[in-house]
Amino acid sequence: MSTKDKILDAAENFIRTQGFNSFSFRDVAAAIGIKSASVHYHFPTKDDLGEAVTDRYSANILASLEAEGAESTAPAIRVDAFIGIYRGALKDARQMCLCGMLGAEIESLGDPVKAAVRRFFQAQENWLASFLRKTHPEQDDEVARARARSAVAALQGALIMARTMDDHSVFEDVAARIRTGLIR
Amino acid sequence: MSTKDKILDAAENFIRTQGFNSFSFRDVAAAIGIKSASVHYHFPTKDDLGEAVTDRYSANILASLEAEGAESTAPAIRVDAFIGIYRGALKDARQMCLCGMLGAEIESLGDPVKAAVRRFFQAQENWLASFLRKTHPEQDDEVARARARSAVAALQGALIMARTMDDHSVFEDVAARIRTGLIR
DNA sequence: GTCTATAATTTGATAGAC
DNA sequence: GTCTATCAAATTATAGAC
Repeated sequence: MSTKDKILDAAENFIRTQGFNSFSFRDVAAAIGIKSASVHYHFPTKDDLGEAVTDRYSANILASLEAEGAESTAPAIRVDAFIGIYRGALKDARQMCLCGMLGAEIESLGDPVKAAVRRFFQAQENWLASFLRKTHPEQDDEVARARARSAVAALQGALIMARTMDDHSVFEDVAARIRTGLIR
Repeated sequence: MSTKDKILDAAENFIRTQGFNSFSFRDVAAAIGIKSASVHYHFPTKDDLGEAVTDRYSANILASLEAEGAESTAPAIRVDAFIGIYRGALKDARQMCLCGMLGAEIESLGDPVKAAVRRFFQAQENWLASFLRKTHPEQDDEVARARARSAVAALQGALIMARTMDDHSVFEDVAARIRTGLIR
């Protein structure tokens, strides 16, 4: 793996576990065995790094949804693919969604990072709303949008609560209700 | 107002808008027109300050619920009081729930602050679960708990999304669905 | 591309005068 | 209780050697 990718991996991990404002270039460098000046070579400023991490994250999530939850797949599978993205990070590494964390800290971020986080949430809402319009063609678009927003919000909040309480059952309780709500 | 209270107010505002790791003792001091050494006099360490802010916040929320959403009140009013606490901060000052922010950043916090945040979420879940057991005595306790957790999670996520998208309608869409879900 | 070295600033925290 | 002064460490970031 290239140094650039290693930097992105380390930075993503720091953001998702501790937040954007509680790690330094030295932390990233130390995590992958280089010096902080080398990190600056690849990403001049912390905002540059944050923007790159966020853009890559968004693209990865959308690609994963296209792979596991493509339009041809059955509705229940598509919903499980969506929820599974949130569950995976929690289970494997006790991580937040990158954009859930950045969204909480949004007021402390530079404009390019802010915009990248916004695009992520818009894409999430759009994916779920599009899914719902397909499975419930009789429903108003505004209802689909409200249902989509509610599901994304609940998943983000479930990650916060499950991590805080150190109890995965919080996430599973919420996920089960979202799943039913989206499929019914 | 005492200096101590002014410090708590300023710190709470910083945490709820920017997060715990993006403000300093100097920021707090400057916000209320004193010097950082005076802040240290009242709260020796940043963890001490964080713990005090969180404990005060929890107590205030519970008191507010007891005032506006007491057990004698009608169910719809009680639910509105609960949701109104989250809506208020967003509407008035574009703020997160203090413990939603700290919950996201939980891994970067000291143990006393962590514990205080946990107590808040437990209290929120307990309040709503107790409400649901009263309004739906026929339902299992585990169902009430799952419904309570889901509502709190959705509200926390709704604050993140509404702030990120700079669009209060995100919160209102989620809040309307939570309200219906809790009252039905 | 990665390093050493360093600048300029900020941070959490303390000592001691008033 | 609040201040000035200060510390040691950490932070973002850059210059220049290799």
